[in-house]
Amino acid sequence: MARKTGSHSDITGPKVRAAAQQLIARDGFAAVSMRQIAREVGVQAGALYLYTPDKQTLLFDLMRVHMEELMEAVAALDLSGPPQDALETFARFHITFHLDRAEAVFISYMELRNLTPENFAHIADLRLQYETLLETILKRGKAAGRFTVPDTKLATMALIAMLTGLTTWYRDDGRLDRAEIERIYLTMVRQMVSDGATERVEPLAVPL
Amino acid sequence: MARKTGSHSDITGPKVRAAAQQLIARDGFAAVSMRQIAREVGVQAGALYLYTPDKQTLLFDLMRVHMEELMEAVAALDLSGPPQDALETFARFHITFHLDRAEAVFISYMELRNLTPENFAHIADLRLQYETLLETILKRGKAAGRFTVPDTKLATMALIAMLTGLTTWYRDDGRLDRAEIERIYLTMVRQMVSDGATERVEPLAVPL
DNA sequence: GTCTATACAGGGATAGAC
DNA sequence: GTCTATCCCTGTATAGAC
Repeated sequence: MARKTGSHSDITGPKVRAAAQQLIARDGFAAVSMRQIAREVGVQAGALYLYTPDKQTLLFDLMRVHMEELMEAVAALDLSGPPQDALETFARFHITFHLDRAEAVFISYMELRNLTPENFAHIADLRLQYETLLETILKRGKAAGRFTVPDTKLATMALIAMLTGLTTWYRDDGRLDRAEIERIYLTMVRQMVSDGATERVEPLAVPL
Repeated sequence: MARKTGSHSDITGPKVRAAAQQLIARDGFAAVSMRQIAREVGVQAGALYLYTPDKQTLLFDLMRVHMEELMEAVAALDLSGPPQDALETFARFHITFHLDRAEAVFISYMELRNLTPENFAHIADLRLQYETLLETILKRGKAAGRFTVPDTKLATMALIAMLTGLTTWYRDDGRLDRAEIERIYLTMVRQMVSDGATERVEPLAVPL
C-alpha cells in the first residue's frame, strides 16, 4: 500500500475533527472509540494523539469552535433596531445557523454531560452569553411596550428551545422547505411575544 | 457480611431499573456500565442478568414504561371541551408530568439513538401518538377560528419542544416556583397560538 | 438468587521503530 | 508523521458453585 510521507498535520488535523464530529453526532461521544475515528480518517489509532492530547479535548474543541463561530456570527448581526426587527433578525439567524450545522448543534446539546467540569463551565458561559443577547431584545421590546412577555428569562428559554427543536426533526426532503418553515416559525415567535404589531392591551404586571 | 437469602426478584428488579435510570440520566447509556449499576444496587454484575436479558432491554424497558405511563395518564384527561380549555389542560399536564419525571424524560429524549431499530420504532410510535393528541387540539381550535396557527404540525413540534425544554433548566430551588412557571408558560402557549380570547383578526391563509 | 471466576472483545493511551 | 505493538483497564455476558 502506498503510504503517505511528509507533513500532513494541517490536513489530517481537520479530518480528525470532521470524522469525530460526524461519528459523535451519530453515535454519541461515549459510544465512539478512538479506533473508529482513526479508521474513518485513514490512520492508526495512535496517530490521533498527534492532533489531540486526548478524547476529551477532541470533544471540547468541537463544542468550543462551534460556540465561538456562533458568537462571532451573531456579533455580526445588527440587533440595534426596533425590538421587533431585532427579534426577527435573531430568530432567522438562529434557524439558519443551526440548520446549517446540524451535527455540531446536536453534539453541543447532547454531550454537555461528557465534558469535564472546567470545560463544561466554559461552554455554559458562552451559551449564556448567547441567550443573553436574545433576552436583551425581549427586555427592550417589553420596556417599549411592544412585547407582552410575562418573564423575559423564561421567554428566552422557551424561544430557544422551540427554535433549536427544529433541528431534531427537520429533513431536507420534508413536507415544507426551509423558507416556509422559517416563515411559519417567525409567525409563531411573534405571536408568542405578542409582538406589538398585533395591537394588544397593556402588558401584564409581573415581577422581574 | 450478612448475605440475603430467599427470593428478592420482586424487590431487586425495581431497584435495578431505578439505579439504571438514575445513572443513565446522569452519565448516558453508553457511559454507564453494568458493573456500575450492579454496584449501585448492591449485587454483582452477573446478577443483573436475572432481571434483564441484556443492557439494551434495560434501556428499552425504561423508555417503554415511561411512554406507557405517559399515554395512560394523558388518556385520563378530559380533552373534549373547547379547544382553549383542552390546550390548557394538555399543557398543564405536560409540564407537571415531565417535571415530576426529569430522569425518565431526559433518557427518553437523549438515548433514542441507542435503541435498536425495532425498539426505536416502538418508542417513536408512542411518541407520535402523544404528539397527535396535541395536534388534534390545535386543529380543532383552528377549525373553530379560536387559534391562529399557521401550521398545526409545526406548532405541535414547537409547543412540545418549548414545554419539554423546561425540564432541562428547571431547578427546585430556582427563582420561580412551579406554579409561577406553569402560569407563565401557559400565557406563552396561549399567545403562541393566538388563543381566540385575544380577539384577533382572521387566521392567515396557509396551505396545510 | 447470588456469588466468584472468567471468557473474550474492545476501550484509551503510550513507547519506540521507521 | 505514521506505524506496530503493547499496557492496562473496563466492557458485556456466561458458567457453575453454593
